[in-house]
This record gives sequence, C-alpha cells and structure tokens, in this order.
Amino acid sequence: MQQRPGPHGDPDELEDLRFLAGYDASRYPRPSVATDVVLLSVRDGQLVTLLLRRPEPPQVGRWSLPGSFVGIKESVDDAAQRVLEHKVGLRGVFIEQLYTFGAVDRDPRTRVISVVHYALVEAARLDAAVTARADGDLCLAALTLDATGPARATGPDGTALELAFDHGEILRVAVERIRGKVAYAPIGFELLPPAFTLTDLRAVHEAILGTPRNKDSFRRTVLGQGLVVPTGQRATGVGHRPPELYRFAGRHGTEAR
Amino acid sequence: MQQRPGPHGDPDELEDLRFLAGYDASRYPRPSVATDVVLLSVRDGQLVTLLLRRPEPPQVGRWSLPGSFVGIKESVDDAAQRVLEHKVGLRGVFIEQLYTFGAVDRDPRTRVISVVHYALVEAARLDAAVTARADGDLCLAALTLDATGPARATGPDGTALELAFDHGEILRVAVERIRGKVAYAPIGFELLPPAFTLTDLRAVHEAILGTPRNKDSFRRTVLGQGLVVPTGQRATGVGHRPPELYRFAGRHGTEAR
DNA sequence: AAAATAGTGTCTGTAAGACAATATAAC
DNA sequence: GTTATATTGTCTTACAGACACTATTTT
Repeated sequence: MQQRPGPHGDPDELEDLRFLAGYDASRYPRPSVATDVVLLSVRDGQLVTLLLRRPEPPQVGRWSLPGSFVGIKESVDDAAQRVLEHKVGLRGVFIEQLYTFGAVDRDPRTRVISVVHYALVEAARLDAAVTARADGDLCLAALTLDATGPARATGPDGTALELAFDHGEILRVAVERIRGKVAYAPIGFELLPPAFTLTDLRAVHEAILGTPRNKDSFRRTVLGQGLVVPTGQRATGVGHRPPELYRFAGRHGTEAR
Repeated sequence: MQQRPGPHGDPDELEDLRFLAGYDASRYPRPSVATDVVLLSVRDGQLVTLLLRRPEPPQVGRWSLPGSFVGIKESVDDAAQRVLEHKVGLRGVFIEQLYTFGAVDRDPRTRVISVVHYALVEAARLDAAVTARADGDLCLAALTLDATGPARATGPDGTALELAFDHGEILRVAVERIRGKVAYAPIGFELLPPAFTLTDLRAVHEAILGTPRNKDSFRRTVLGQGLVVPTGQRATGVGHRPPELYRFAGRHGTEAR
C-alpha cells in the first residue's frame, strides 16, 4: 500500500505520472478501440439479432456482430451509429451503450477493446434492411440463453451458428440487459410500429422474457403507467373484434413520435 | 444506404475493410484508453466518493477521479483494480463497470476514452485508506444530484468542489446507477462491515436513495429474500435493547464472506 | 349464427404501509 | 424504573393473478 505517489520505479506509477503530467502518450503502445452493435428485434415471437459472416481469417465463416474501429475524431456513440448506418442501412433507431469488453486476448490479431452498443428496431424495418442486402453473408439469428455460458444463435434454417471471438458472451449480456429493461422501461415500443395493439406489445414482452405474462394485469399495468395512449383507431381485418391501436405516449404523454 | 460493402472511396468503409481484413491498424491514429474509478461509500448518512486534486495543468486544482491508462497487456477491468490498489490502497472490494465515456473533446490534451468503473467499500476501510495518505490533495466528497446536470461534490468543510473534465457527469451516472441497483440488488452489503444490524442496512439504503424507507416492510422484504442471515450475536453498548447482527448470505445462503 | 379475440368487472391472495404492543439492555 | 430502540403481531390498502362475462368484427 503506497503512501504518496512518486517516481519510485513502479511501472504503474510511472504510467500514472505521465498521464497526470500530460506527457505525450503517443509513444507508448495503446489498444485499438472498436465498437460492435447488437441489433435486436422481435420477429415471429422470437428475439433475433443481425449477424455477419466473416469473409476473412481469423475465424473465417463464423458469424460476428457488425462493428468498426472508433475514429480519432469521432465519439464512441457516433461510431456505433455509423456502424448501423453504413453496415445495416438504418438511421434514427434506439441505440444505447451496453458494455465494454476489454479482455487482453479477445481478438487474436491485436489488442482491441470494444465498446458494445445495442440497438432496437421494429421487425419490418430490419427485414427491409436485410433483404436490401440480399447475400448469404448476413442473417437474422434467433437468440436463446442457456443457464450459463454464451448465447446460442440459430439461423433461419434452424441450424446453430458458430459465433466469432467473444460475440457469444456479448450476446448473452445484451439479452440479459434487454430482459432486465423490459420489466420497467418503455423499451418494447422501439420494437413495434408507431401504432400497435396491447396484444402486440405483450407478445414482444413475452418474446424477450421467454415466459408468458398475465394478460389482464399487463393491460392494467401498461395503461395505468400512462406509457401508451389510444389512437382512437382500430385494427381491421383481424377476424374478430378489432382491438384499439395505441401509440407510445413519450415522456409527458403528448409526444408525437 | 449501401447495398454491399466495397472499396468505393467512403472513408468509413475503408476503415471497416481494414478491420475485417486484419490489416495492421497500428499506422492509423487511435484514441488512448483510460479507466477512472468512482469509489463510493456511505459515511454519516451521506453518499461520499474519493476525489484527488489535480497537481498539474490542465485544470490544476480541480478535483478528479482516480484513474490511469489501460496497459497494452492488461484487461480493462484489471486496470481499474490496479487504480484502486495503487492510488487508494484498497484490494478485494466490489468493483463493476459503470459506463464508457467517449466524447471527442472530454480531455483537452488528447483523445482519451475512459472506461469508468464504480467500487463500493465500507466507510471504515475508506477512512483508513484516506488517513494513511494524509495530504490535502485527496478528500472524501459528499455527493448530491440536482434535477439535471452534473453531480455536486461537497468537501469535508462544506465547500463545493470544482470537478475536472467531465467528472461531474460521470459522478451523476454513478449515483444514478447505485440508486437503481440498491432497489433490487444486494449491493448495500458492500458498504457495511461483515456484521451489521438491519437498521444499519436500512440507513445505507436511505443514504443512497436520499429518501426514507418504511422500517417494517424493509425488514420483511430483506429477511424474506433470504439475503441476510442472523449471526446469533447482538450488538452491545447501544443503550437500549441490543439488535441482532446479520451477515450477507451470499448467493446460496451459506457463503462465509 | 359461429368463431375468435378484445375489453370489463369482480374476487382473491400477496405484499407493503401503518400502527400498536411487547422485549430488553444501558443508564 | 426510565429510556430508547428492537422485534412481533395485526389491520388496512394496493395491486397482481385468475376468471367470468360482455362486445364486436370476420367468416
């Protein structure tokens, strides 16, 4: 336990002093910083994410999250938005920081620290983005969690997908995060079109949590919180009594969205 | 909106291709990566944190979080633990990632991305660490939040402390995080000695939340969750009926701690 | 009319908040 | 014995789950 800082030969302390004194740090090796994006959606009652097949070694053929280095004149969050725009073709979606993965050996090529974000988008927009890039190196994978270990990703044909690097662990963290958030935050709206029925909303919650939710109390809770307001319109062509369409009420109940 | 990736002159895409192809990224400018640690404790019913006075420009004299660069052969989380050990003299405390602050201009000297952690320690250990380094460039600051904006830090003499860089915003995020966690996670135990009374535990929760908690339901909730177990011992010298001492039960109710 | 789901009303069990009553060591 | 807080027990209230019943459109 040290008493005061000073140049006593401890390499950590020397590094600290360089930092505090504002020495030029460019001469010392530094990690690369990247960002990866977990783009989540709910499709056919399943939580899915967008994966890319790696076209080059290492781990060629494995599936990975879309990502990029963080530019020197670009904020970390801007870099994540750029990844969404340039690699997936999506703008203006909900995106938030998830976690920073900083293990030394997570990338075999060089030291890369990844500030991972997660984004939420409605299934129709994700489908459009995927079909616009009609190639086999991109897919929507269904996500499931075991009791422990990395997340499992399943391709559209039902086969298990091998994930690159630590992306299975990243996906587990993402799924756990959205499960925790959906219980108290109005995050499910980001996965639905602007107008939706309460049954739609409940189906999204059930898909995320993987467990059924009580229909009656779900309705009471959501309406009681004032998070959604009726639009006055009803769905049509549903083969039964048409349900009311609701929209996200925003933070003060008057947002247009 | 792009259709397929390709070398079409877009600088973002070129960067992406370098990444995917595994080109040597060392020739391109990259940000520095640091970690800062928000060391939190509850002392005299107040949420406090450890701050260091900056000894050099820029922002000389302002108060900052303990931090350091992340070494090239060191994980981000290991770097945060090293900061705690070398700058504060604490080992084995609860520490967890908080958020990564990656704005371009957050440090005026050079581009620095900081992966901020928060740590929790009982007041007695923090006091011991502070008095071991008996100088005026280190203090325990009480934290308060306004409705918006950065956190406010108050020194032991009651004066407001000017915070360096974006550390006021970082502290706001830290306080909001621990407030959110204390509602459902067994995090308050980290701020108490191994044996504590339920009144101690409730006082910690109230200090973190800034609002009183119902005494009876707090007792029932905590005991009902099985998070604490009685030690069979009682506090002495309290001037009234001695309360039972409890200890953290761990994840399976049998952990020794 | 039949089918199917939306939406409403009511009952019940659980848990939190409020409050009263009792317990016990320090003084 | 008085004091001060711990601990237990009871009552009330709020809310989630369960379930029955009505509403309304498509077929």
